[in-house]
Parts: sequence; C-alpha cells; structure tokens
Amino acid sequence: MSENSAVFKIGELAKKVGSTVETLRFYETKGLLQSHSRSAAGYRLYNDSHLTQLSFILQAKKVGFSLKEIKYLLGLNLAKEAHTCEEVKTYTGEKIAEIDAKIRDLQSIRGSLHQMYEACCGGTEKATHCSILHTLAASDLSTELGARQ
Amino acid sequence: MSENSAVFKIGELAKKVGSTVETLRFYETKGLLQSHSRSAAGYRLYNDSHLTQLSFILQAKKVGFSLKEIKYLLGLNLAKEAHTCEEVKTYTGEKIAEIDAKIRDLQSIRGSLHQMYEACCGGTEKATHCSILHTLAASDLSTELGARQ
DNA sequence: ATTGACCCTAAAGTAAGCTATAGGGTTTAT
DNA sequence: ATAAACCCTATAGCTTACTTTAGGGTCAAT
Ligand SMILES: [Zn+2]
Ligand SMILES: [Zn+2]
Ligand SMILES: [Zn+2]
Ligand SMILES: [Zn+2]
Repeated sequence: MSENSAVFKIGELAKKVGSTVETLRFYETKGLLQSHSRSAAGYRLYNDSHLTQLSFILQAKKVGFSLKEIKYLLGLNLAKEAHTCEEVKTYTGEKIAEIDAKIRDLQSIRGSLHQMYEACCGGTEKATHCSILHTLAASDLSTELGARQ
Repeated sequence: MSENSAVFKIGELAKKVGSTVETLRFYETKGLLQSHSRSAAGYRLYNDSHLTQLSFILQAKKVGFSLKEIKYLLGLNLAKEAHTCEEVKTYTGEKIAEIDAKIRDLQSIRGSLHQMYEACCGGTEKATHCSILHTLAASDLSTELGARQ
C-alpha cells in the first residue's frame, strides 16, 4: 500500500544502519535478527520491521547491553504468552537500576578527571610537573617502575 | 618509618581489592601492575602504592576504559619527560568527552526504559497486552533511539 | 615430618563479538 | 556474454580480558 512495504537485501539493510553484512549474518546465527523470507536465489529479504528491530539492537548494544540481554528483551516480545507483566516490569526495573549504577560510576570518574583537567596548565613544556600525572601517580611507584626500564 | 610501609603478597593484595591472584598476575603480563621486588622465595611483594595504582586500574576499568587505555594513562606517568602538559590535558579532555557521550547515551535509553516501566501495570496476567513489549516492538522507540546516531 | 594454604611459571582454554577466508552461485550493466 | 558487484554456506581466526590446568616450590602449624 505505502512505500513502507519496501523489501531489501542484506547489503542494503547493513548500509541503512551503518553495519556490515557479516555482522547481520552473525546476529542471525545468534537469533537476534531473523529474516523469514528468501528470494528465489536464496537471498535474505528484509523489511522495515527488521530495520526497526535492528536499530533497537544496535542502540541497546551501544549503551552496554550484551547480545544475550538484547535477545532476552526481544524474546519477551516473541513469546508474550509465556510471560507476565510482572516479569517484564521486573526485568526492566533491573536494567534501569543497572543503567543508573553505570551512570553514577561514569559521573564519579568524570568528576575526578574533570578536576584533574581543570588543574592542569596545558602548556607545551615537559610534563614532569603535570598535576594530572601527579594525581594519577601512586606515590613512589613510578620511580620504582622507571628504574626497571 | 610509618606503618604505611606495609608489604604484602599477591593474595593479600587481591583480597584487599576484591580481585583474584590470577587477574593481578595477568595485569602484570600486560604491564599494568608491576611488582618491583620479590621475596627470597620469589614471591611478588607489594606496598600501598601498588594498592593505589590497582584501585585506579579497577575503577577505570569499571567505567569502561580498556586495559590498553589504562596502560596509556599510567604510561604517561612513567615517561613524563617525553610528554607535555598540553598532550596530557588533551588526552584527558578526550576521555571526558567520551564519558559525556556515554552518559548521554545511557540517559537516553534510561529515559525510554523508564517511560515503559511506568506505563506497565506489572500484574501477574499474560504479557500479551504488556505496554513494554508493545513499545519495544513499535517503530516509535527504535526511531527515537536510532535518531541519535 | 607432614599437611594445608600459600606462592611460582608456562601454556592452554573460555566467552563475547565480531572479521576474514574459501569456494561458489546470482544479478546487473555494458 | 562477461565482468563487477552482489549474495550464499561453512569454517577459521582475531581481540579483549580473563580463567584454568599442570607441575612444582614455600611456609606455618601440628
Ligand atoms: Zn603544566
Ligand atoms: Zn599538566
Ligand atoms: Zn499489564
Ligand atoms: Zn506490562
């Protein structure tokens, strides 16, 4: 009906999302992105819903979900009958908590790095006096290590 | 002079940071944590500065720095003469930018997940009507998430 | 003097997530 | 009709970050 019913081959799908043919075939072996129809020649055929799902996979991956976790998320959707809202909500809550913990950790080291960054003069002289390196240094460890090399 | 000059063996160090002996020896092969002295029997000996450095390694790892990146950071410190404040500050700035990007990505998917979480009833019936699953399957989410790439 | 908890090295194995290679069919354009 | 640009399967190889195995020494306590 609409131009939404477009069908494309694996190379086109890969290009659309900035991935590679090999990676998409790899995801298929992992059960993440199944093409359910093939051309007469045996070529995998995809549509917009595959594109949607693939975008989700890539975004989730980008923020630290493993392929296993992504498969679980997608799997919930494919077997709705076998799960309850409670189960889905609990899993989602756990993931949110994990993300929150990760954000906190990142903000913590971000704060440390930023503090170091602000303190450094950024000049072009030797870094022997660099406050960043002094902060990173573990007291006399560097001397000990330097002596060995 | 002080009781800060305590010396400990690999098992004690591992325990202090909640890691394992094998991991610490592995870090040594990767040049991340060198023990500078050995006991008569050939046991690795560590002190508080090793503990400091190891804590830094683990914290950096926890927030997504690779061992290679951590080695570079530590390496700057061991070869101060060969670097400038400018170089160190630039590298640090890049890392901060990377962390900021990662935080933004996490907050983005966090927002999506939270929205789904709030909308789900969390009941014990079949998840066929679950709004989370419906949202995951919808093109809305993937479009929204994918749009940031 | 023997037991158990440590320590050592060297090397192989594991898991995740791809990436590359080999060998071959298909489509498209000239 | 032939060559480039695709597609296919199967399998091997790579990187990261460990973990395990094998075969031994060392140390403190009984
Ligand atoms: Zn400076
Ligand atoms: Zn500096
Ligand atoms: Zn519900
Ligand atoms: Zn629900």
